[in-house]
Amino acid sequence: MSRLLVVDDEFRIRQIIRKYAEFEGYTVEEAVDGMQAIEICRKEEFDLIIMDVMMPELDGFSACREIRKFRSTPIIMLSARGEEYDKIHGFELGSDDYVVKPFSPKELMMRVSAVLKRANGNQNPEQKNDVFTYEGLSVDFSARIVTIDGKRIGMTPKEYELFFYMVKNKGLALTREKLISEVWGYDFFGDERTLDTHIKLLRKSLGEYSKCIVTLRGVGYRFETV
Amino acid sequence: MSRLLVVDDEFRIRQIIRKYAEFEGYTVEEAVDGMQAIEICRKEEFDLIIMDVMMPELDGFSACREIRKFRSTPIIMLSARGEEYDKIHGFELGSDDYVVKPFSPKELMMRVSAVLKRANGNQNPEQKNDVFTYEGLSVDFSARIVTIDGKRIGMTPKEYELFFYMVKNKGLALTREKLISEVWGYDFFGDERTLDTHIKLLRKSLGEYSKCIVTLRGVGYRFETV
DNA sequence: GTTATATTTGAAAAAATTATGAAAACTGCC
DNA sequence: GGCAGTTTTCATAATTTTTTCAAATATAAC
Repeated sequence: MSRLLVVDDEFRIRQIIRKYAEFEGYTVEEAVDGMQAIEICRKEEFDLIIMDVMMPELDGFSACREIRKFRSTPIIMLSARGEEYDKIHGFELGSDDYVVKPFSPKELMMRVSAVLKRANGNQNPEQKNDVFTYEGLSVDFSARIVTIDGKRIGMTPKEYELFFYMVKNKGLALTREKLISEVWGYDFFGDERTLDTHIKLLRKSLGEYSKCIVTLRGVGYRFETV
Repeated sequence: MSRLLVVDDEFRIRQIIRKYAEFEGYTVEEAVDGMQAIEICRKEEFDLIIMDVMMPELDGFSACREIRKFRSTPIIMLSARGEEYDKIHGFELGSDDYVVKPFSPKELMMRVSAVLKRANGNQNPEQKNDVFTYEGLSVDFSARIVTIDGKRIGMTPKEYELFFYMVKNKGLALTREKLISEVWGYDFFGDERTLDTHIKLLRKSLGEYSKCIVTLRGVGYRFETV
């Protein structure tokens, strides 16, 4: 089930959210301010973050902005009624929804499930913001994260570059020359078989989804989603 | 700029939304109930629909569900405070957001712009691959994929090249010399029968569509789509 | 029908391409 | 300088494709 991070300085609020969220089957972690939230996010990945706007140490907006630099986790902001200015900024920096305090826990849970549904690509399996999803595979271009069935796949820099380029050009026949010049640079003068080796590594990393990388004999490769 | 459809039975509400929306530069059309909304949507396409939940004739949910059958226009639902049940269903059937009445027009506009942004971002700038189609046969040049009745045909590199060249020059009589020099290169010095063999393989791959490859005795071949 | 010429076809050899494993070279970092 | 992780090289294996070639078949002209 999905993992949530609840960020709020008030114990009461965290407690309530945790209670409802766990009832819904989510796993919950907590942070008391933006600073702590960032730290936790660096170490772990969540499916969704619920974050208060007003917090000591580091407010929700700044934290949101910071986290977005390396994660694309959906964020629901909590703001006190009347903070119209806040709302605007919440949207501007890409939080996925916001809920006005005092909120009904039930409503919040609805939002959570809606945002998660959206994020998990229950819609058409095309790319969303900057994330590509296909079945259990998801590629977050901005965060440089590839996950398979929710589990993060560690990839080396070259693997990322090669894979990202292929995914961005999914469905197209990419020649070896094109791939090499795009990923290694037009002045690459190395061995002929280097690309093959990286395709091999990439396929290994992709596990079952290596099926998406098709060899086009005599031409190159193609990433496809059947 | 974007076109909005505002669906609400109260004139006051439509008036307010129209005023703010037009101020933001949107074009606005109105409908007074779900039935009318569906009719209008059948005829025209909008970028976003703002729809009240409680309406005479046909409520917002039913309308939403109906419209979604033939349109994927984003929908923002308006619901009266406390209609918790409504909210749930609004999300379930795929409205993109909802706003609680009484709402602040400014907030509504924020939502509108957020949803529109999301919707536009989601469009994957699908490259229009150049594809040739004839009855059940289709040739996707950029993806290097040939399908017959939806099923993919595996072809070897030479088959592809030969076939692609013939399809691109469909309807033309192609001499053996021309075909060989185009596909093999002008410096091909191989056997006379090599081309024949590849035509044979190609015809085999094409199944019923091998009828499209006509032998021009004494000359060469022609791909034709009668 | 016969004949001369051209095309089709099947099978097997030859050639080409890609996959892979292992080792070497390189990188950034203590 | 030594490590751990990456990237590249390279030889070998595995696989696929291309070509050859001879026999079979078809076609058109006579």
